Amino acid sequence: MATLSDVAKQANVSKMTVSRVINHPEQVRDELKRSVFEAMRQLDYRPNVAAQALVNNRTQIIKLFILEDMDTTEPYYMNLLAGIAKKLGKEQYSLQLITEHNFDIGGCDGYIITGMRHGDYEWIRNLERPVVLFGENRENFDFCDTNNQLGVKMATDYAVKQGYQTIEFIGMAVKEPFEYSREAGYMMSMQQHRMNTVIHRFNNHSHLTMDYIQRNWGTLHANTCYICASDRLAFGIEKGLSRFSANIPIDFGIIGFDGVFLNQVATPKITTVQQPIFELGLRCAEMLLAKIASGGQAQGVCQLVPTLSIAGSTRNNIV
Amino acid sequence: MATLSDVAKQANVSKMTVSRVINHPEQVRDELKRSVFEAMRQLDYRPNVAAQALVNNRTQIIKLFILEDMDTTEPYYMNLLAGIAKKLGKEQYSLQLITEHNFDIGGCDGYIITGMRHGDYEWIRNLERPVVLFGENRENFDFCDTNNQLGVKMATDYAVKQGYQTIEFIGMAVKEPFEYSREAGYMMSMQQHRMNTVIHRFNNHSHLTMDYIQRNWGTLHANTCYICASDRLAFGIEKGLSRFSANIPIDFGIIGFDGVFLNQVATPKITTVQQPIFELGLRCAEMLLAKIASGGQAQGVCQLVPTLSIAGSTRNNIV
DNA sequence: TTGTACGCGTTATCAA
DNA sequence: TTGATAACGCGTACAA
Repeated sequence: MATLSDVAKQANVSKMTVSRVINHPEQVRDELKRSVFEAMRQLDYRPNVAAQALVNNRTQIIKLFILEDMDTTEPYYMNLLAGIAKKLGKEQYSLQLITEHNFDIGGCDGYIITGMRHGDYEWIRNLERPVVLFGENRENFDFCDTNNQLGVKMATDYAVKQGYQTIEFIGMAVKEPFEYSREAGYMMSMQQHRMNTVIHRFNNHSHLTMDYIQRNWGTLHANTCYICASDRLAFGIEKGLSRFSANIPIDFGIIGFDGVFLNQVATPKITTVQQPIFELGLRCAEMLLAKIASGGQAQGVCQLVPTLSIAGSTRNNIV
Repeated sequence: MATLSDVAKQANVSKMTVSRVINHPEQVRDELKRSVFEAMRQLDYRPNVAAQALVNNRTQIIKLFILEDMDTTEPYYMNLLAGIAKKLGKEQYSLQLITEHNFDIGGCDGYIITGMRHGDYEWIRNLERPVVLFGENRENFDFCDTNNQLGVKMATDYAVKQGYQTIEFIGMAVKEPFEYSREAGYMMSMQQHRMNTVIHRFNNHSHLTMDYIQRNWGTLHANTCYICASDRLAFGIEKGLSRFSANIPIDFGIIGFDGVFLNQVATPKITTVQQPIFELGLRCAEMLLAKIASGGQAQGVCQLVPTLSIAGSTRNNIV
């Protein structure tokens, strides 16, 4: 592999000129710059990341903590990871993945953390390197997330437009900001339309919502749309309704949230609030690298607007 | 962060002695070793990975290529990744993830590649660093994988034991070794039991097998078990049969392959060949690091035995 | 604007 | 068995 010195020789300059062409190009004459670039091209020069890291007192490593049990979540994280990886790769950073299976060891330049719950914020606050969270929080950490409230508001507005007379929210039984925001989106839309609100909450398993439908089938009335806080919950609702050959989407509408995987196996496919997970991964990484470069300055939040992906589980009258 | 020199001072020895305690402990007197360890403990010494990488002419980076479209695969890769990450973290390696979204850049010490198809082997062969594949292949690459043949054989044997009179294989329509092996496992079991074989093949989408059942319901006969090459295919079969209120598992049995995620939302849960994905990730990484350490020597293959996870989609008579 | 000297933390080599 | 020295590739400080 070619080094700085090799390029310097080839271009008849000193190492430092080559280094400057890379890091402070404004300090070098255009003529020299050209011949240095030419030499770099000829030798296919790539900076040695380890040497850069050593001299800059950095590691070029980002740690990604996934605090949730991955087996019970949609394949959500793989897309996030792909987004993160794209940015990191471009900037010559690499990744260490920390899960329940392996504990932390060694240094890094910064952290991306996701799946955190209440009790986690304390130790996260004590980390000595820049942190960006993936997931809404109200503890003043920089974060990226879907705009949860807006997403559910869009979903609820759509259900209203489609003329469902009863619109109920199927929430997740967790006391976390993302859930509060999703419920708030539902409440806001319902208030605007002066409709009555009903919120049920379940742990995030499809069989729980399926059971719910089966136990309460007798009391359900047609022309209802269920706005669900996850595709899992939505999937269970659909399955329960299908058991009674309910007329979806005419008598019952279903809207989910996530739009990652589950939908590929649902019949009919579920209308869902589609999160831009890959893009969010990118943004997380960008935010973190910017934070590192700036010496740890707060970067604020990045909330991307999801899209409502319309499918067969809701009426689709042109309005 | 404490360095070698700090530890050396604290222990009243030279840097080299400390370095040797780490890398060639047999060359150091026990007494010195003890005081060096004590100093390392006191100062919470951690080797500087960048410096090690620089002097050893390595990068401490492994690249993971996922050549498949992740959105259409089960959340399979996250478990693989967790396994890989565990081993890499322990050995102070970090990861770069290469997918369809980002192209390769910069150096590394070795590759783990998965999701490859026919045409990929040529460029893989030309890589200049050690490679381990995750996925059976017949091109002489080192690899880790489930023992696909044995897994399906176990599944088929079980179906036979449960007394299903007709046992059909629902395969994936791909010309890849893992599929050949799974079909071979079915064939082998059927031959041993002198039963007639039927193999259908579909692209790996649940709606295709669901459609198949719906179109052919009239011609199906009870007492049949479907051995499927993936949980997706199995999921579609179950869904199709459910449409006709078929009696599962009495009249129809279903066995899938993978056991990752899909099963959490199936009713009844599907009996499946459970792959030890996390463990396989570990092994992949171990194999690759061993290969790197040995200067690139072939490591052979590692085929782990899956377990048959028995659930409600097959009869369960004590035999 | 360009070049020289030095140091980052570690390991291999060779001498003691 | 242990220590001094040089080297890995790069960037900063300073000198020219």
